[in-house]
Amino acid sequence: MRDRLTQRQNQVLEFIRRRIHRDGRAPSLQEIAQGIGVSSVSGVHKMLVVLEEKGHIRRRPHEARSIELLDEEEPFHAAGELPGVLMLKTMEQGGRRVRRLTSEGAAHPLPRSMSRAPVLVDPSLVPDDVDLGACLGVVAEDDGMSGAGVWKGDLVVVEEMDWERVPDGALAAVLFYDRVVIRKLEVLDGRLFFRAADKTYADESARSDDPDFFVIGRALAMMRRLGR
Amino acid sequence: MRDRLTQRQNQVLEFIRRRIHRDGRAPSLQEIAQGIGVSSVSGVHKMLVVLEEKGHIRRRPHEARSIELLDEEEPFHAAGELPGVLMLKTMEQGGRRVRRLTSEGAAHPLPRSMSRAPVLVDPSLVPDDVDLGACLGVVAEDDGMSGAGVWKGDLVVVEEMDWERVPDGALAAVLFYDRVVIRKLEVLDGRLFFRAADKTYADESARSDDPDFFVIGRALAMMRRLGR
DNA sequence: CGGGTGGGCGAAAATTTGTTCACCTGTCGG
DNA sequence: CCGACAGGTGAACAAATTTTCGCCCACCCG
Repeated sequence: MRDRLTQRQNQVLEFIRRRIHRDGRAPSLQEIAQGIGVSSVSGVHKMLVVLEEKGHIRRRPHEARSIELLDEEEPFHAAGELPGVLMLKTMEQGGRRVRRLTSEGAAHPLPRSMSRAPVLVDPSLVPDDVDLGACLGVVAEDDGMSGAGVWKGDLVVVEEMDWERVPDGALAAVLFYDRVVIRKLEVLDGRLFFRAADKTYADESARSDDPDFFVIGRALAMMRRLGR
Repeated sequence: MRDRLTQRQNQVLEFIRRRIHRDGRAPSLQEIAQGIGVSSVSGVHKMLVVLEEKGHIRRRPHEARSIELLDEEEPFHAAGELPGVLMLKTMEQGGRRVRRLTSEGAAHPLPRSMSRAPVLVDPSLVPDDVDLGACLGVVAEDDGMSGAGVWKGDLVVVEEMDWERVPDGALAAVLFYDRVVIRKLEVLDGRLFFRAADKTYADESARSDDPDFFVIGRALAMMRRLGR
């Protein structure tokens, strides 16, 4: 139902997503134009029409800042609405200690990407020297690494670690603003580069202390349901 | 700090409160006028100015539907000292209250647990009605389904079943001569069709009793190590 | 009485934002 | 080479809302 997007369209959508997350309301066309670096709102308008046709957003005609996102889906776990504070928890499961990011308490439309139930991970899926107790499962929230075989909705096993410890060029789980995504992490001159493997997603970079880009850890393995 | 209100002012405030609660956004002046039964927006405007002076609301000049209530109790609970990588914080930004994920109080090292266990498949990876005891893991031995996201070398969870029981069009694990591969299985006139999802692999077909093409079962899920 | 305050009316002006139009520039697959 | 498509530009226009202005009325209080 939802069509594939171009890189530019992804950029626009991502910009809108972040503004809604940051401000609690959608940006105006002017703000989008400025945010993505075009001087005319009509270009933005055109792209919004396309995004709406492709089923990613909905708008109410003539109404200011009325963009709504329609992408919110829960591909992996049909988790209930438990948005809120994210915390890392250690729990016992099948005689094994696992850590999970969980959400507790009340709040708002925030991260919905963390599967709540512990996920069993076969040790053969990760290298021998990895501490499974330091691993957690996250759901990839975009298709930025579809070129590397990680799709939106896939459950990714992540070994939690600081960005300094992630080997250069390895896949990492990253919290981009409020979305968990997988990217190839490279470090140049203390600056972090997040490389997408899909042409329709742009590479990004940030200073290592940028709070909007938080490296959760190294991606070790992935799993996915097949069929529908 | 907050001044006492007249009856009319309370009525306006209450109306605004309800609309924000109901619609998720503040009403326009027109809507307020209509809602409280006056015919001119300027009267409403005047009262809003008073409400703002008295510290009950805040507005951003010239901005539609920008009324914010100030006498609300903290609606989201303040994130305390939660042990974890991420937390949700309420902060001031551009004169507006927003919630953001921060990485304060970042990750701490975790207890090591080195448990070894037999092969594990998380139940959430397969439909509820599947008997995990009837499942087995196979390794895809070619890239014929790479277009469907299953790569050579991936571990595929298969529910063992006869070809008749595999839903038409579903992914199946198939023993082609001596190689285990994944294909989309279709049945036409009692004849089995094995559709590849990669253009570089040809579709094949066989009679259902052909000993060279044996359907192992339905493919339910897959997992893969990431990185080298 | 006289004035301050709270409320109202209607209309016009000002702002912000969304929509449309005409035209131009690349890219990409027949 | 052609034509569709994604993007861009600037300008004009339309729609939704806020702001301002002038004038009115009813209370309440010293």
